[in-house]
Amino acid sequence: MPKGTFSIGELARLTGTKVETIRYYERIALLPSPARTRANYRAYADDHLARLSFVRRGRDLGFSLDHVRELLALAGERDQSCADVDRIARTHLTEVERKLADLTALGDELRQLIDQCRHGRIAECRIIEALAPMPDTRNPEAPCRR
Amino acid sequence: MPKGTFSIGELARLTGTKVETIRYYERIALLPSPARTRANYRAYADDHLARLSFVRRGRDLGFSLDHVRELLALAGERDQSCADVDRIARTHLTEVERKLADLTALGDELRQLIDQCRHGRIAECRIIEALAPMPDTRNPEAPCRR
DNA sequence: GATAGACCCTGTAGCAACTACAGGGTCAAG
DNA sequence: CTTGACCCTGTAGTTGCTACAGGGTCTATC
Repeated sequence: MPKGTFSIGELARLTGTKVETIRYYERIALLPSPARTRANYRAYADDHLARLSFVRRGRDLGFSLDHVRELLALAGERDQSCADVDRIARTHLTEVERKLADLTALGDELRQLIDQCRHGRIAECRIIEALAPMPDTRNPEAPCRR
Repeated sequence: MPKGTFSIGELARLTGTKVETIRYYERIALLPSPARTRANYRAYADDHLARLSFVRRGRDLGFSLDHVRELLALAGERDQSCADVDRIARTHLTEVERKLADLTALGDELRQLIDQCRHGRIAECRIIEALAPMPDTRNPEAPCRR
């Protein structure tokens, strides 16, 4: 490697990214194609490291690759208003909060089912019952709510 | 349709599933292939309805298709202990709780960033700063924590 | 009996965001 | 001079659907 540059493996270690993921990011043009050594090895410089770090941090925060792409573009426009950044972040937060509500409800329901399990035979298992409302078992008139 | 059977569209309506999804479930052998009419239309009976309802309920509870498959198999073994059912449900709940913790942390972090946004220029945007730790801006000695 | 519209069929490709090969080339150490 | 770690390209797999394209069928109406 020419000095001041690093190989894809080194970049991977520096950013906690898999080598294949870096190549994938390059393929979808999220990262620019780096210079190549005579052996056709990718030779990355500091700006690649900065950009990939940005991407990873964005991913860690749960942004989609498309959002990361937008945020990257905005990050370059240092004199513009950050209204768009704010909007993207708020949109994402809303989405996160929706998922959170869904997951919370799910967890509650699962916990309830598990609590009711008396560890007997499957025929009496509350968990299975919850999945398979069988009108001929135990409670013939129960309405089939969903 | 022969009486006592219904078409894929009817089954879809009865279970709140898309037609394509039902065909997909059949392709991956999650649902058995139904009988066919002379016109080669799928003709479903009540047991298909029960099985698909089970699958959908399992999916609503967030189980993977593989878990649903296992649960379906277990549901047939009415005299066996429900230990495996319990185990699958607990495994799933653990996973849900892990995701919940992750999402909660994420939401907190996002909320904090958004709160700190002063709606100025991008150069001073806290959100962008959080994504792109730029050592030459404002805080040269800040450790780069992740 | 023609025709419109709703339904059904198969097969394939697309989505997100990677991940995992297969089948090769390169390079430094011992 | 060989071993092992690294790199290359290209393609296919993952999960759980969803969306066509390009046909066939059925029912009602004119």
